[in-house]
Amino acid sequence: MSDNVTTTTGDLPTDFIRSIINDDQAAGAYDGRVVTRFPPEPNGYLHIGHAKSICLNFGVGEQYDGARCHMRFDDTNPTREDIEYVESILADVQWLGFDWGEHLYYASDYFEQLYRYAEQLILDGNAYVDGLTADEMREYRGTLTEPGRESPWRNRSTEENLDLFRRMRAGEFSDGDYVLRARIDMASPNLNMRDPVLYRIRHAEHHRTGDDWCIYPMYDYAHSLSDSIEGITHSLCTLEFEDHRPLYDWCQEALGIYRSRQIEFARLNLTHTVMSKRRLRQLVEEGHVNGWDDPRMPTISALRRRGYTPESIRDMCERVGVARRNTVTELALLEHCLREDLNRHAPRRMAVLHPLKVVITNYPEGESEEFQAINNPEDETMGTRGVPFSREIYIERDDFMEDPPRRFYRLSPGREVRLRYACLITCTDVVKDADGNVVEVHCTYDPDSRGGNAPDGRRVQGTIHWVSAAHAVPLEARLYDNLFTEADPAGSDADFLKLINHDSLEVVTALAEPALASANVGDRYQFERLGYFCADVDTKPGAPVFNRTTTLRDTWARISGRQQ
RNA sequence: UGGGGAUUAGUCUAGUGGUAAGACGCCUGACUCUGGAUCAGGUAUCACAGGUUCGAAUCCUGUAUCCCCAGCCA
Repeated sequence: MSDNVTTTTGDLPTDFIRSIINDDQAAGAYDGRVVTRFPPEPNGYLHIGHAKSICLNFGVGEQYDGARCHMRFDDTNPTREDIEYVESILADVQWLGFDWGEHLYYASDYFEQLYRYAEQLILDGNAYVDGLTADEMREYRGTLTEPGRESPWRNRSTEENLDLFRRMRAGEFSDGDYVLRARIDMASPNLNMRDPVLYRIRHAEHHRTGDDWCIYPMYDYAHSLSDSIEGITHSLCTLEFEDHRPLYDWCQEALGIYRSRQIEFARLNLTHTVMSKRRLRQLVEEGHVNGWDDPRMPTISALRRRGYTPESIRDMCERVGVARRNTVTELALLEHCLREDLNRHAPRRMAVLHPLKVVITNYPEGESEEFQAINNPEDETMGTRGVPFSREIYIERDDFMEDPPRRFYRLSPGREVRLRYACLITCTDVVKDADGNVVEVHCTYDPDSRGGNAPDGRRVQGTIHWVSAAHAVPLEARLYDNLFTEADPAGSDADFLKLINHDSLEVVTALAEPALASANVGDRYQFERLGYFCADVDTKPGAPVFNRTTTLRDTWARISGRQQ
């Protein structure tokens, strides 16, 4: 079997990139090594789009025998980068469950070597120092349809170039006075090859190298050489860098150094959110959300805070696959992965978001008892817990209708339903306020149905959740919905800010069973029949705050919506 | 009007000449002390037009549409 390569591949996904790697392995390319890298610039927070790249790069790094993935910061622009971002990025990658081992690198660690390579390019006649201003350079560059013109400084002597470049490094010039450019082809139809800038002067303090440097390498140059220095075999990046590949190759070729291969894939886009750094920053800075980790944001830190599990995010990335066409994945897929994970692992609790008082008129006043509730029907090892019950309880407002439509089988006058894990109750009376709003419901319970079933075997259609009024603990519940009303806000003709969903957050005081009072930050539960909730960092002792991570699938909502 | 990519169901993704696969979504139904979960079934002729072939999503030709590129950002 020719496709029997030496990998640890089980039923892992195959995609065009892994196919290429498999072929390389079969052909013995790169001495059988597989080395990838995840190379973020530390100038912002990681988002779900980055997760795809992380899963791909680290996934490949784990998949093949002896393979690895380097964590490398592309920190070549000191004016926008910060150590704060380095730390958050590292934490997010770790939280997602990936490990770079010893292989944590920074492009800034290579500055000296990158500089020496630049001198070599000058010596070989492959680079020159240009004195054109930024505006002039733009003019000389030409357009998409017209070739560029060569800079008057393009043919300086090697000695002069070397002298100028050394003086650039020495700090003799101001920002913008000079740049180092590759000498390639001003007539190239690929604009990236029209003598691209390799180094620019920036008198700025770098978060790692301080003021050691006042010249900084550009992305194309630094990235290509960093990959080469680290012996990266497959350099995986997104589609927009496709036009840069000739330059990526040129840098390594011109210097005669180790050759890495760049392969591009389509980035992840998700419906009902935006992914560009610019838009995310705008949402934060203009106060449309409460910071980078606002649970409505698509950042990793926000998803974590909202209650998403790393497993669900990785699962989604795997299911989406890797290909070369621009796509927008439905948020529903991520939600599905989340529900699948949490359904198996999250303990169940009862809480009422919008309480309606129910008095069980035939239950003795001042008394209470405890019913046993199953913590997770999907996993009996999670055991049971006691839930207190008494004469007055709260149920969800939506679970009562005085004049119910067809197919509504919850509580209404004369109707019997089951209180989950407790007993059967029948509605006998409705109490209204002066405006005709239902403020209280009276019921009787069947004492023989304790535990949830009637001995005569009669069935009820509905089972609803509840909490005992006397034992209920209040908690703040933050109910989130999509941040945007449209599937593709960035792709819309309208300004994306106009598509913000103004009902994306509803805060309510819920009433919950006592077991929820002691929740710790980060604890995840399923609130029965409502959704999955996660204790927020704002939780204080005795004052729990829960984020609704996602709702449960709601068949009734669909039916009732259709009936209207 | 330059160059580089892409085009398979509502959404992702597989298929690389032998008669369209999987997942999500949606629709039906079963079951159910979460209208949850679970289970069963349904849901496309492969952008279009020609051509080659016994046979094409797969090969050829042409057309259309969409995305990216003119930072001393990455």
